[in-house]
Parts: sequence; C-alpha cells; structure tokens
Amino acid sequence: MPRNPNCQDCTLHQGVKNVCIWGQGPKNAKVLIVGEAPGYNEDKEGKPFIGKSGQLLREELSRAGIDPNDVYITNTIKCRPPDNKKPNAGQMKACKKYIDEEIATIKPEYVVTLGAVASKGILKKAKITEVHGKIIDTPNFKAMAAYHPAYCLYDPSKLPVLRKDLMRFGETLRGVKHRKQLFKWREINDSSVADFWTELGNCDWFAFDLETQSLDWFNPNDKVVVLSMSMDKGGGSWILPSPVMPRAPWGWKAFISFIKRVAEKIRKWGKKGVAHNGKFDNHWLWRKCNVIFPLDFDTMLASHTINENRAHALDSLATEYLDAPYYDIPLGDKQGKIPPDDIPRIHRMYRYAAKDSYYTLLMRPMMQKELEEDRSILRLFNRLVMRAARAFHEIEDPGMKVLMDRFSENRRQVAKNRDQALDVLNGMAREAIKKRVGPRKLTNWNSPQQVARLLFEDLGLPVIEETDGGAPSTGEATLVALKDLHPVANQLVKYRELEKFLTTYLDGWKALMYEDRVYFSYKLHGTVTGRYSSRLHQTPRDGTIRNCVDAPEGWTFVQGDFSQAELRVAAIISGDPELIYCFKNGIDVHWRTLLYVVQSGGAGEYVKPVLKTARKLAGKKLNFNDSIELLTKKGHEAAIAIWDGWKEARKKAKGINFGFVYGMREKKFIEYAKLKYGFEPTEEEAAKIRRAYFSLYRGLSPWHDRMKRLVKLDGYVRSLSGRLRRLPGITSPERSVRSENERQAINSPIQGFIGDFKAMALVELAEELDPNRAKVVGEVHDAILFWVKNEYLKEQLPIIAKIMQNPKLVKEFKIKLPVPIDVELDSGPWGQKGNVKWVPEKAA
DNA sequence: AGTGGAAGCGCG
DNA sequence: AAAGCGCGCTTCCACT
Repeated sequence: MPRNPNCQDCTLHQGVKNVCIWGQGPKNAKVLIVGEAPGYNEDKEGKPFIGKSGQLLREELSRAGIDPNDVYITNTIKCRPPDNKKPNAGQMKACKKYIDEEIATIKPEYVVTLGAVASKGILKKAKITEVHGKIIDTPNFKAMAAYHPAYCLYDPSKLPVLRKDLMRFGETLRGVKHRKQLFKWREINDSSVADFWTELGNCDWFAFDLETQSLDWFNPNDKVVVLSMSMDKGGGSWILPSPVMPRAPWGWKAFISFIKRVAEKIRKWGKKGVAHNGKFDNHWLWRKCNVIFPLDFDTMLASHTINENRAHALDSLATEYLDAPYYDIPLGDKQGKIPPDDIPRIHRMYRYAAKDSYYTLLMRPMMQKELEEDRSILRLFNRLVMRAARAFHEIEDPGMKVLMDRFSENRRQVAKNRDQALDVLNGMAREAIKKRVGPRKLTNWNSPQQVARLLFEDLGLPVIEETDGGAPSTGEATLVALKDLHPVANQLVKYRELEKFLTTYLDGWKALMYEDRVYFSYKLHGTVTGRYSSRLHQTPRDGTIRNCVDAPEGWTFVQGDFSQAELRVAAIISGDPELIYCFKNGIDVHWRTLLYVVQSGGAGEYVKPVLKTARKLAGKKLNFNDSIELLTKKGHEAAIAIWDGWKEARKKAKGINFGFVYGMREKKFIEYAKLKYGFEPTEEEAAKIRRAYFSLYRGLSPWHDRMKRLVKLDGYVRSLSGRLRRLPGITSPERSVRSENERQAINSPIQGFIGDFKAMALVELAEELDPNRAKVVGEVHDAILFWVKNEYLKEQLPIIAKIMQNPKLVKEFKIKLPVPIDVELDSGPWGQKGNVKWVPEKAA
C-alpha cells in the first residue's frame, strides 16, 4: 500500500496541504522512529519531523551515538490534525493500516515510539511515564517507548529522561551489555535449604518481597502466594512458595513456622532488611505469620525522597537503575492463579517474584549513594521517612472501628433519599422535555454526556463553561449558575451529593472492611510535596460517614488538630508581620481578613452586620472604623454568638486566605465566590479585595517574589525540614508552565513542611505512647487520630498535646519556629458535633 | 472482561 | 495575557 494522497478514511484530509505524509529515511533502516502526527511545518513541506522537535530529535540521536541519517523517521498519524489537537480514536484507527504497512515495508529491527499517542497506537501501552525506556519484545521487532521531543520542548524537565532513554537505546544497538546476567533463583526444598541458611548467615543485607492473592492483608481468607528473598555478599535469590502453589514443599503450618524461624534468625544475626514498600509485606507477614522483618531501607520511599517527580513502581525503577528488561507478568499469575501442571508458567512467576527482591537488593546501595549527595535529604530519609514507614505498619494494623449499626442505618437512609431525589429528577425532566421536544429516553444522571444533552439540547439552557476536553460542562458551578433557570439544576446537585456519599463511602468502604473495622492504608510517597495520601482523607466532613468512626469499647476516639497549620507556616516562611502578630496574640486570621476586607470596601453586604454586632457588643452605637476595631478585638466567637451569619462569613474569608496565599487571581476568585457563596463580585471589586488583602499582609508579595526568584535560580525549593521540591519545568519556554511551577514553589514548602512536622509528631507518638493507654490510628494531613483508653484520658491528652506541639525531631533538625504550632484535641466519635474539646496551654 | 481517560466531587 | 496548591475514587464511555 503506497502513500495515498487521496485518502479520505477520516476527516483529517480536509484542510491539510499534504494528505498522508510518509516517513523519511533509508528503506532498509535498522531503526524506525515513530512520532505522533505532522505539525504545521511538516504539513507545509510534506515531510515528517522537520520543525523544532525534529531538530531536537536529531540532536539527541547524534548525542546517543545514533546517526539520524541511518534511521527511518515517521508518524503514527499521516495528516496534520487541526489546531495541534491530539488525534482521536477514529483517526488513529483510520491511519493504523498505513503505519502498519510502513513498518512491514521497512522491516526494522527496532521501533522507537515517541510520545503517548505512538506508544498507545503501536505498542498498545498507555502510561508513558511508566513504560518509557524499557526494551520490549514484540513478534516482529524490539521496541522502546520514549517521551516526544515536542513534549520535552514544552516541559524541559522531561528532556533528560528522553536523553537517557535514547542513550541506553544507542548502547543496545551497539550491543553493549548493560549488566551481566548474574541473576539466578532457587526454590527452597529439602536439598537446598542448607544453602539458604548459609547465604542468609553470610549476608549483610537481604531483600524481601511477597506475592499475595490480593492487596487485602486484613482479610483472613486471602493468602500469601510466595515469599522471595535475595541476599548480598554472594548470596542469590530464593523462592519460598506457600501451599497456595502446587508442589510447595510444605503445608501451612510448616510454611509459617519456617518464616518465623527466618525472622528470628534475621533478628538474632542483626541482618538488615530492604524492601520495596515493605510496609505492605510486613502487614502480611504480621497477619499471617505473626512476625515482621526489619525494614532498614525502603527503595520506594528512597525513590520518592530522591526524586518526587518520577514513577516509583519497582519495575520502572529497575529499568532506570539497572537497565532491567521488561519483566512484568499477568496479575492473575502473581496471585498464583496458574494451572497446577503448567510448570513453565509457574517458573516464570517464580522468576518474576525473585527478580523483585533481586532488583530491590541491587538498587539499595545505588539509592543510598544518591541520598548521601545531600546531607539534609539523607537526614530526612533516615531519621524521619524510614521511621514513619515503620510506625505506619502499627498505625494501620488495627484499622478503624466502625459503629456498624449507625453505618447501616445511615446507608439505608441515604439510599432512600438518593432514590427519592432520582424520582423527582426524572419527573422534572419528563415534564420539561415533553413540553419542548417530545418524549425522550430517560437520562442516566451519572453520565455527564447525557446530562449535557438534556440540559443544553433538550431544555435549551445556556452553556456556562466548558470542560478541559471542550465538552459543555455540567459541573456544580454550571448547575449553580442555572439554578434559577430550571429546577432540574438544583435537584441534580442534591442527587449527585447523595449518590457520591452512597457509592464512594457507604458502599465504597465495604471493600476495605472486615467485621467492624475499616482498613485504610497510607502512601508515604503519595504526593510530590511530602504529604501522605490515603482514602481516609476524603471522608466527608458531614457526620453521615465520619460519625460512624469511633474507638472500640472502653476506648475514646481522639482527633488532634494542628490549628491553622498552613497559615501559620506561611507566616513563618514569609515573615509577614501581620500574620505573625495574629498568631502570637491569638487573633483568628480568617476573622482578621474578613473584617479588613469589609473595612476596605469589599464584601459590602457585611457593613450593616458589622455596625449592628458592634453596637450589641459595646452596648452603644459606634462608627464604622471603631466597630471594625472592636470586632477584631472581641474575636469571631463573640460575634457569632450575636449573629450566626458570621460563621458563614468567616468561612468565605477562609477561602480568600488560602486562595490568595497560593496565588489565586481575580478571575478564579470570582468563580470561587460564585460557586461557594453565591455572590458574584465584579472584576473591580475582586481586585479591590485582593489589593486590600496584600496590603494587610504586606509580607506575602515579597515572599512570593522571593520563591519565584529562588526556583528560577536553583530549579528547586526546599522546605524547613530539608525536603526538596524539584521544579525543572521552571525553565519552560511556555509562560503557563513557568507560572504553574512558580505557584508550586510557593505552595510546596508549606505543604511539605506541615507534612514533615506532622510526621515528626507521629513517629514520636507511635514510638513513645504506651499502646495499652493510647495509640495513633490514623492521620488527615494536619490532624492525627487516636484511640485513648477511657481511664487514661486525663493522663494521655496532655502527653499527646505536648508531643504534637513540640516533636523532638524539630529540635534535632535545628528548625526554629517563631510562631508556635498550637493543637486542639477533640474526643468522641470522629467529627461529631458536641464532642468534648480540649485546648492545651500554648506551645512554648 | 479488563483498561484507561474524562468528568465530577469528596478532603486538607 | 493569565495564573490557588495537593490528593483518591466512582462512573461512564470507548476501546481491545
């Protein structure tokens, strides 16, 4: 099939200069490189890769020792899509025959795909961040996916990755062997077990990894499939199959007691353990064998501490560090779901499992070296990250106690309300449509597509905003804007909330539950800033779900909050005198912001309430400025006692504080105000409020500027705890990318430090508290959750507060905090109104 | 039958 | 000219 200038298989041929642009290069090329689609220049000249990204590609090929003239270069899609849009599925399909034909004609030994479109189209592999750089075998050629040079031009932080991938690829072409295949694995049995003990006895470090039937370590029905261990100092890799596997050398009792003996010897001999997300493996070892292995180094957490921006999956790190070939196998195989007589497939699984621990073992010293390149990073990893990893095994283990009766009753109620809301919704829609366009099929209200068709076509309502994908949005902001035009809008908001509660939480949690406990896990590497991530974090504040979480019989659930942590740390880092003054003198910052904004002529609806409230508080009529001053002094609680509306007003100010501190501009502010509080400031009013804000907190702008300068200079910012946030995108030629990186440079040190501060408290609490009296059971960013034995509440609350306010590690890290971190403790079912609050003395 | 991107929404 | 930050989960939908 030759090039086809008359192709009309999709719409792309319309409006392009050159239809079906073919590749360029030697017809017998050993390497075929395939990009995405022609751009403007390519379309104009009728040749692929002649613009800036083509130039970059050729440079990088040469740098990798590959002559650009020796390779055949083409695109997945042969016609230029309009407006630099990504080709859609139909276009991909229509063009597939051409690129297949091209590959069949050239018969390359190697194919390199550039970018997600090519990777998906040619290799059927999406997730370019995970698969790039791996040499993958396919029936007709070997292949490697890499980032597209155009993407690297857009975000230069990806360029080193492309460079490294091409370098490695060049070496592969020249036949450079990256690593001698020393890897071999052995299965434990009667004749090999003596060698196993010898190797374990000789090693300094051992790596361990489990394959399991599921991720649910808390479920007694799910079993361990294999344990793999690898030893250094000349040791090899071992497979210890559980009785889940056919021909396992033991039954469950013997398997478990063997693992117990291994754990005992490891302890006795002082062997050091390394694992990739070892917290997970230790959960299983603890629940199934009642032992844990020492976790002295976690390669997943090291990877995150070394470079928070990359993927931390073991196989992608193994590719990066060790040039490991692609070695993944199907999920079912890892779970042991293999026909018992399929020995090769079982051995393939064992080999896979053994490689996991082998690669983990090999990466440990390499990562150790990288950590040692930066003293603060090394300190952070050893004294905080690894300690937290060990602590979280114990924190997660008991799960969260659920009040089952309350939970099921709430589920029933929410389901009923959801069904009712749905009926009302359907009724409304049926009526309205009948009048306008005649009968229609019932809308699936969970489908944004169908909702959009109903709102904007059938009902003829105006489109308010578009989604990222260019479709008319049916999000909450749109529905709020439409609420006076059609009752369906408001009703849909109600339905969505109930549906969310029901599916995501009340039903969604069931998969995490066993008996009366719900088991959450935390990713300590879950964010780029250094916060943790967990499903628990999204639990609605509304009591429906939260109040069902409590402590077991005889214990009390306690939540310890760092009060206003983000603004406090913003005050510390920016040095803003007003914020510092507020925190030192116990003035509520949201309240201060609110009154100042009103005083400066923003939020006009609060002028009257200011005068009224002040009059009541003073017992006489005051002028406006005196009223503001009095309210500031008396505080928000006194004001709320007089007029409940101040509560809502303070909430608005909270949004202002967070938005503006992190760089929100007028436009977004208006949107935010409209959605959350139903008032719509003009551009001018918004600008006024914003100006007032930055003149009150005059230290904020200089701090923003400082962070922008720093990140531009260094390419990273560092938090007080020494954690790095690398922002290589700051050098992008795209203003929007640079701006995004600047805002992250402002936000990350705050978010990151609070995360680390909380972790400092957490490890101390987990290590120091007497678990018979109080124990940590979870965290929510700036809050720590506990169970406290009832009779020790009085004794334990001050101990908890003291550690939370002043963790020892803060001093050890030589961090000085001019503004104290205050905490509030709250006991009773999680988030329940009317719980007992306890505020300790202010921190020193 | 499983996968992955979008859209939408819950949290700090 | 234009710009809050950080997450995880469920559903739909298109695809293999």
